[in-house]
Amino acid sequence: MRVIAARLLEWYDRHARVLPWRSPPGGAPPDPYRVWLSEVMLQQTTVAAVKPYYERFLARWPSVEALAAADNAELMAAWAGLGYYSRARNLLACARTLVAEHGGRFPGSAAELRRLPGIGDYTAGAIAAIAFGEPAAVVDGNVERVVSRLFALDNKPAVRARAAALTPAERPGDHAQAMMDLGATICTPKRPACAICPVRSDCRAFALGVQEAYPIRPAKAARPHRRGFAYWAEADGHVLLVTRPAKGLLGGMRALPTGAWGAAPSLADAPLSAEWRLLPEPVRHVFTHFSLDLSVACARVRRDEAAGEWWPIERLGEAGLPTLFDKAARLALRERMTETAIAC
DNA sequence: AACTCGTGGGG
DNA sequence: TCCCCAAGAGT
Repeated sequence: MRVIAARLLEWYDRHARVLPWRSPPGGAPPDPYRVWLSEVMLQQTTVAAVKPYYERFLARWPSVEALAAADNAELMAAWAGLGYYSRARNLLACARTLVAEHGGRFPGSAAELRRLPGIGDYTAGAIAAIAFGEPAAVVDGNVERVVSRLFALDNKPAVRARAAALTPAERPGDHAQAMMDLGATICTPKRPACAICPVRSDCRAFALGVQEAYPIRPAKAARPHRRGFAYWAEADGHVLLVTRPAKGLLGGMRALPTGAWGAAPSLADAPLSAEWRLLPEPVRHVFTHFSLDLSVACARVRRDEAAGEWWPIERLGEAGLPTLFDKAARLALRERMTETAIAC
């Protein structure tokens, strides 16, 4: 076990990825705020997608105090496009808790971090290890894959126990990041690069020639298909936007008004009565657990009669629409020029 | 414990 | 085109 951790650290010293939120291998621990911000953004999200968001957030809100004082709508708009929007709400709740109850400081142990909003087992361990040097268990998807292959393990509790036993007292943060870098660049889900792996000689799955059989994945659930309407109500250079309820899909985000989505949606739930014209092609969008054909109904209306926010169309980019509604808005703007909409 | 919750890139 | 999946958390 010690040998594996040592080989891994030696490899990390030479091959660590350079990332904006990271200290170099063996360097001083990074600012806990930066570690936390990056870890939350990286939950189920690729490094490439996170980078520009991380840079923008750090420039706009450089400290916990600054973030705690952020305007809710501005923060949600800044998160738009990154997905899993409850993370943004929890980020703000966590910052405010830290300022109100912890003097604006991050607690230094995984156990305490774990109690904060949006910080689960993984993120608590990652912050504790990387920013505070605690030899905490850090088990993300990469670590699960690496450890399950190293020891040919077929269940999560066993993987977690082995990962904990593998964690060294020295440089636990670099160890965690080394495991993740190995998983991201060499011990990949498909066609792992075992030929250049620093711990190939310690790997049971490699010895058995069954690397790609690990980790064992549960069967994929079928993805249902739904249909629905979104409404582009335009008046005097403005479009009607709503803020979606805090909980649920795209919660707390600005959006075009919609009805209920399902097998047989109807235009009966429009935000106001108007001569709606349906755009010829729907927006196709795929969420994790369902796919959606969103038809866009357009109308020119009077500006007085609807509940919502009349947003200037030329500044729509600042509204912070999530990707689905950004697609719908772009389609509406394109099609209204060509007059191909169908009266309904 | 099983579901819910986004998005974009790669094979 | 379709499927996979990426530094998970909350309920």
